[in-house]
Amino acid sequence: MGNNRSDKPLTTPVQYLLQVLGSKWKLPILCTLSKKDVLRFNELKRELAGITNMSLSNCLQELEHYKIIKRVQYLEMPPRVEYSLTDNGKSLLPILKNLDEWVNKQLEINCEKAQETEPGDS
Amino acid sequence: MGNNRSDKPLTTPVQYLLQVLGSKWKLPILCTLSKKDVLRFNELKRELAGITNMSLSNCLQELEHYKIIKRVQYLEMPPRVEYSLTDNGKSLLPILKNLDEWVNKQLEINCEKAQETEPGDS
DNA sequence: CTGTATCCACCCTGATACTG
DNA sequence: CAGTATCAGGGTGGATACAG
Repeated sequence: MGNNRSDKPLTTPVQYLLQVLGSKWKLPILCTLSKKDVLRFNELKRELAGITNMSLSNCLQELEHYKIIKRVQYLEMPPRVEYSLTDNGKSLLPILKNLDEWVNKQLEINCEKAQETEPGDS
Repeated sequence: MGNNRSDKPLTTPVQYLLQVLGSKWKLPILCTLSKKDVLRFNELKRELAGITNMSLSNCLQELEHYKIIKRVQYLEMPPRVEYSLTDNGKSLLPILKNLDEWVNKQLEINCEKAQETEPGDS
């Protein structure tokens, strides 16, 4: 957050980040891809139980546009398309991990607070 | 800005993070607070040109709920309320900074390869 | 299999007005 | 000053149907 411009909040890098992967399925997709290395469209759909073709397609397109994932299409019958993380996508993973750790800490704190509201047992 | 954020089942910690500060004004608020140490409601509103009472109030409440900011109310006339980052809030800053660096790198990449093909650019 | 098009519902956001 | 109530508009995600 080196440059915070109060007059143009949407142009800050952090806001850009939220824009890039701030929708519901972006992170789950990246997490899934990070574990499976390469996945086809329907394999992703199966892993991300609940996602629709529309959402998956949109997310993949945006992620591809931002060079976070790579799309390889084979002109065969039946069609085959494989998705995988780019190096940029992989470079995001450690950061996601830090976020993950921070959030886990927050979750603990909130849990503790929730328990403190309980009248003292014993 | 739903106050039901805290009720939503969160599948992953990262989703929780987006939930916690994934809305438009959360980061600008945190950035502003990180620089001013302590700010009153209207001071924040002034810094975050364009935000409404509603959005600011909701964001502050959520941020406070997650123990990221601290709210101190003085029962005076006129009323005075001061907001500041908690230690948790401050611990988030370095991570945001990493995100910032990563995104800046991504921005460079995208600028080099595709300047005018933003999917949601319109 | 791999998507796209369309409609629909919900949430976020902001504007305005009002209260303590 | 510091919010809250209410309403409206826009964007996003989901369901279904259809196409290459």
